[in-house]
Amino acid sequence: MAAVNGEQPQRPDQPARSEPSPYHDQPQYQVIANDLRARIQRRELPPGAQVPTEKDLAATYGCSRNTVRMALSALANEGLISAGRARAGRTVRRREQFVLTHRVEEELGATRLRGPDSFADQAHRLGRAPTQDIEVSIVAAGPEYATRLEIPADERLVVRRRVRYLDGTPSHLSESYYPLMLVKDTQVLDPTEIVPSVVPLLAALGHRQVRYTDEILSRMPDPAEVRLLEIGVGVPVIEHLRTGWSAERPVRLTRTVLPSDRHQLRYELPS
Amino acid sequence: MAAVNGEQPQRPDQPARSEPSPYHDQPQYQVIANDLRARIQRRELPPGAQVPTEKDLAATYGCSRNTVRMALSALANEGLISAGRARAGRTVRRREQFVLTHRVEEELGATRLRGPDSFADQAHRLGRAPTQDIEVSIVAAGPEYATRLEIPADERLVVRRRVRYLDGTPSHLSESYYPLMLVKDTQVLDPTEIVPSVVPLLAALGHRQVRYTDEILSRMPDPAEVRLLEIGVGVPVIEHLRTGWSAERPVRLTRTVLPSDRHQLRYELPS
DNA sequence: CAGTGGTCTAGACCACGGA
DNA sequence: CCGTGGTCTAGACCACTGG
Repeated sequence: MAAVNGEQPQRPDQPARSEPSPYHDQPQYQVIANDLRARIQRRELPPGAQVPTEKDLAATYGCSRNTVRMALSALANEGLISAGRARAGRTVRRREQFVLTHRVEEELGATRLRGPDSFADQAHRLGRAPTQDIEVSIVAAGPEYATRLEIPADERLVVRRRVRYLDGTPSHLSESYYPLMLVKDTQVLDPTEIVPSVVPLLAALGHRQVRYTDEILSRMPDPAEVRLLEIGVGVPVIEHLRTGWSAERPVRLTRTVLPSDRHQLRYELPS
Repeated sequence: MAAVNGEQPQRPDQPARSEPSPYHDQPQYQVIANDLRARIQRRELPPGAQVPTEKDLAATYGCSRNTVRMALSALANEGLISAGRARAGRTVRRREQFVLTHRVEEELGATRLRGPDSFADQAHRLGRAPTQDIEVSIVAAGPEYATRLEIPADERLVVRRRVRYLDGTPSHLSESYYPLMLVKDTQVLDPTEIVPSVVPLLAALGHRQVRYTDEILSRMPDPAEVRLLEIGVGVPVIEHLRTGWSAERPVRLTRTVLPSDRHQLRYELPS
């Protein structure tokens, strides 16, 4: 039944032993998970396909629904399948690959650096409609950011917090931090102002950016990020911290949170 | 008992309603998970601390052990707590931060690029003992790598696959791919050979690297990586793909898999 | 409205690691 | 040894969604 999977009986009723020791080799739910994972990887269950219902799987493998759920939960946490939505069931998750590619380019002679925040540019080039929610506030720096910006932890920072969307669906989160003392009485504080980039503005104030430091890490999203960016179970985020320096000091900190099923980072560099 | 947590009764016996509709607002296991998550974040449960036992939590919240397990499972999948090991119980996971920092530096005038694979250097600087298992083989390129190296998918590649360790514990996985036709009859094929870097060797063969393209993405590890690198539940990996170019063509592909609880990437770049 | 997955219970046995 | 978490069962009711 279920046609496939002729290999071996997944559970030979009773494993020779009279009755005891149920799972000496590998727990049943992992056997089920391994089986489904293999079927997904060899494209027998292609992206977008329906995963068999929990009831069917329980019948197929001769175990309870809870055991099947443990297997499916493992696969969901690996990002391979979606959570179920009632009658729609679960589906094999599509690897939509990178919707957006951050990029740093540098021409050989010129030492010129493009990006990374040509978000609107790249979106338009892909024929997608970019939008964003902006929110500006003033906060205390805190130990993390204070270290990077080389200021006291209680100094005030202007935060520009943006949730960006492509065609209405959340793309990523981007926060920029500026020491208040550097930018007070400028448009940076105006949330309605569409500043294409704050960098030239800082340059005009005498804080021209001459170098960057990028830190890149990965982790599971917290519940707030899950809600804000509509992140599925088992999908990690990439966190990208860019500290911008003038000749004298750090002047800018950008924090980007990218759901890893929609984004990748890209750097192009001379050797 | 349990001492802490005087805030509110987490579950007022029966929520006013006579009996029905169990979880209209939020499922119990999420309430429990949120509570524990908050206690971890405010350091009431600091890194390394014992998480209360499942039985205790069930008693505290007045629910079954299975419900508690759903909450703990969610926290484990967020990378916040460890899985339990029998009598040792579960602990709040330590954020050991980056053990190793990959780095790309470039001096302003010179356009010189250091790293990223001064792994041994950086390890020694940190007083850690680096070791590695090397395995060399020859494989067909496959569509993914063929595209990046601009060769037919059936062309042969030499693979140098390294699992690297710090003080005996797995650090990360690093694979380098070279078109066989570029490197045949060289030491690259010798697994015992400690080639500090293959780059100068390629340069001597007329394939001097002049630029890189780095692609960085994140995902959950597959079971093989979990075993090889001893990755905990809920810890994503960073995958780093570097394509090295000579003046004419791609000559080298490096794939690095980094458990995100031990690593971060870092770039230092001119503006 | 029928059937899916989500939530939850109250049990059970087992492997394993500290005391 | 004893208690932990890991595995598993056989039920139950509910919310949501597609036909």
